[in-house]
Amino acid sequence: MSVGYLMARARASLLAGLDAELAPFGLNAMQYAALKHLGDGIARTAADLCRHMYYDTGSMTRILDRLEEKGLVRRERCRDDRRVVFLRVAAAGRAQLPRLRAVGSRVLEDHLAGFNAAEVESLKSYLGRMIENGRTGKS
Amino acid sequence: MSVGYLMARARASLLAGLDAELAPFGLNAMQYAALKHLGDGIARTAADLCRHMYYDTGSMTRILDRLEEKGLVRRERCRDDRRVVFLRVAAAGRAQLPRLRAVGSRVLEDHLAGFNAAEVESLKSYLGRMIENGRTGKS
DNA sequence: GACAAATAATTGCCGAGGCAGTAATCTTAT
DNA sequence: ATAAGATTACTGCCTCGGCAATTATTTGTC
Repeated sequence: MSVGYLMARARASLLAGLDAELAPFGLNAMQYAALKHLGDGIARTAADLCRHMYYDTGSMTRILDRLEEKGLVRRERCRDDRRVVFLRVAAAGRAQLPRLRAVGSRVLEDHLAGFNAAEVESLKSYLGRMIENGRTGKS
Repeated sequence: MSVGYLMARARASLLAGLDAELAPFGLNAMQYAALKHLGDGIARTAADLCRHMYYDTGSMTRILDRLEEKGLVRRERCRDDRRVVFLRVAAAGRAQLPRLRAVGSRVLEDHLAGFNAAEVESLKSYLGRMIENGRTGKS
């Protein structure tokens, strides 16, 4: 089977696994990913999140709406630059994050069962090269 | 970066490349994939296509609607089993397929630029193992 | 300082996929 | 022979992501 189909299926399996395991927490995979980035301090604003996750800004607004509704994230307008809205992990979010991280790690590890460290690195390197080829190449 | 993000981005790049190159033909990646399966004789019915492409039956009906509207595919009710509808590549579809195949192959090859045969096989093997892990494992 | 360009967040819109439900038809079990 | 279950194609419904436009604000240029 072709690389394209295999990638689509592997990604779908990963996503389906994540969504299923996160359902009890009322979150989907993308909501978890955004919350995790905030918790790790990788991003502080919606635009940050979009850049790091290669995600649409409109969709990100809606994801943050859900996280805010659930009380996991707070929005806080910046004083110096009134365009930006800082995102803070709320107390409830901080309380949930360890459990969510455990779920996320387990799903990934399940899919990588039987892989040794060198194989995981090879896989990541191949994927990175494909991304780079797509970024610089014609298509 | 994690395997999950890399897979998502690599797949997105592949899909975006395909969609961009297929746009002049008025097709998207999934429509092309379905047409290709029919042209290759891998599938003869909508249910066949769904099984091979791991795709939802409802969405497949709509994809086939588009392909039929464009005159690339014909639907033909089976006489023996009146539930099934055979799908035939119409003359226009047969005429377009070589060009479409060329586009599809080129996009994939662009993304795999710099890969030797062994590396492609490794990548496919890794993805296959992940799919199998997801199928049998908990998540 | 004024004006153009860039940036941040948001909203509406559209296309696409997954899910559940339906109708028609076939298969299997009793 | 008949009832139960499976299968095929299809339809609505819901959610989600990407795109384009909007508003507010800041930065850069002349």
